[in-house]
Amino acid sequence: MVTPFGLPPARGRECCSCPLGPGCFPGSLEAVNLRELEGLIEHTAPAYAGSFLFRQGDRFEHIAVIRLGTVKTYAIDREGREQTTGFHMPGDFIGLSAIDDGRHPCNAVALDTVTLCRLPFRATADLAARMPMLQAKLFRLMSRDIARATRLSCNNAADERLAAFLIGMADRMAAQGYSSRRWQLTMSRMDIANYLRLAPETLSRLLRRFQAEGLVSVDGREVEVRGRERLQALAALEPARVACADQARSEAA
Amino acid sequence: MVTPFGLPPARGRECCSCPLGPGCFPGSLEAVNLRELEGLIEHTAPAYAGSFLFRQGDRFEHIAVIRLGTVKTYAIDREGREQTTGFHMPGDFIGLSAIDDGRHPCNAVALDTVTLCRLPFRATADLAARMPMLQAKLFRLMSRDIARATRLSCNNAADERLAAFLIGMADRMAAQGYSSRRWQLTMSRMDIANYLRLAPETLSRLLRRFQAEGLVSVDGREVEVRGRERLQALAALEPARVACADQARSEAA
DNA sequence: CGGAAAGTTGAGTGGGATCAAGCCGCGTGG
DNA sequence: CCACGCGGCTTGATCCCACTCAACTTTCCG
Repeated sequence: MVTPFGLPPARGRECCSCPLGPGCFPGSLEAVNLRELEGLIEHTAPAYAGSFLFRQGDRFEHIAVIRLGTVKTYAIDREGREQTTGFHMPGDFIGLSAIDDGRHPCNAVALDTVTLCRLPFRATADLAARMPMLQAKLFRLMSRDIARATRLSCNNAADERLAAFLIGMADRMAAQGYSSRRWQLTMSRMDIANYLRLAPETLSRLLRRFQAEGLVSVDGREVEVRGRERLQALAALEPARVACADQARSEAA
Repeated sequence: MVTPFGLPPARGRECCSCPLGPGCFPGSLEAVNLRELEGLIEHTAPAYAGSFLFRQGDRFEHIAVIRLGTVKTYAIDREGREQTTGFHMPGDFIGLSAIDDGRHPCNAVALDTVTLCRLPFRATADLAARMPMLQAKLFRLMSRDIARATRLSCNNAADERLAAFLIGMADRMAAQGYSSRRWQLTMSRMDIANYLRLAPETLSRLLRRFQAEGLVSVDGREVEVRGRERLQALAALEPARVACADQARSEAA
């Protein structure tokens, strides 16, 4: 069970104790603040596949942590075209992109049965001012989303993007305690294709090629990773680790 | 002159008073906190074209506000390919993507003479806990970067991306008090092409086409926007504003 | 003035989109 | 039970946009 702030579930009750992902608060926590945080959490009824968690243009009030299920976020441009901007899984936060202008810039829809914890953002920010760990966690979360979105916009070649997607899924499944070798996709081919900026036909052919090359084995929504290393090599996802990067900060060209 | 937190320059001195962009703190400010904020600001010597502000892999210590000049950020993947991830201008913050893992995921290089204010992040975050406006500003800044990076990863067609780039530049020039109709590019064609995920040749041809269609007039690095409306229409940049978006939050499929 | 880098132009190629058809799983209803 | 229809997915054929390669021009800077 994913608890919103990575704390072990509160002793004595099975309910979510705190909304920010495993290993968030490694040190000691002031019990008072923690209880305050718990008090902010709004438990919502499960959302079923196809239901919207928020819509593009909605006023922003809450951020939310996914506890169970998969959420797809997508934007619709003024031509009416849909663009999937992300798949979100347990432990992920959604809604962070709406803080700035107070309106959600995208739709969030449940792909399967989703339960989440909602946190009124204003109150959470107020609490963060008194709870350094919480503030730091929020900064890190948002920073990670910036870096992730930036990486996504790079990966140019189709096969690299697909490889990055598969590796990313594998790692996220592992983070949830599932097998990183074999798992079940919760999204359709069309969703994946759209997310990777590919035509569904192209994705289908790519998957077939990956399978022929022994990288993966795909049957419907069942995926098995066979060539993790080669797949990871294909995904130029991770930026190159630069050796001796701590040298001179500034130098003339 | 851009002051880091949008305050008018401190009376009596021309130096930067506060590092977060125009209109940041609309309400009253506690003078004590403000002075503390000013105390955190590190004034650095101007960086000249080609010099690095930070490098991929560098330890993250500071965020920085650009006061003058243009900064290019780019990542290098493990194939050695360069990918420009953004152009940053006065008032913009750089370094926010590094908070999460404590290392910069990209290089930042000055395209012309750049002056910036550096803020030790740890201390700034501590102060933010006592200065709600500052904390809110940081959240908004990061949120905006998430939304921006997400939008960038969409815009698929080459001409749409170029149009979005031009409109974005025009608006940012206007925000700095320059003409939004006619201005000077600070980055090379190669940089722009790389940013837009195009070959330099393709960009050259596209610009020529835009010029033939009367959208812009380009001469070297001098740009004049002639068809703002058509350009804006081409750039599917802004997501469609959804009417009556405040309806039911959740609905079954 | 000369060399190098940046930018433009032209010709040819290829990767991914598009168009079109077929397959398959599934629910519905006769 | 099967016929039917629908949507998701795959396969094939063709097309086109953007990339590549190559040559040339311009600009920059010594």
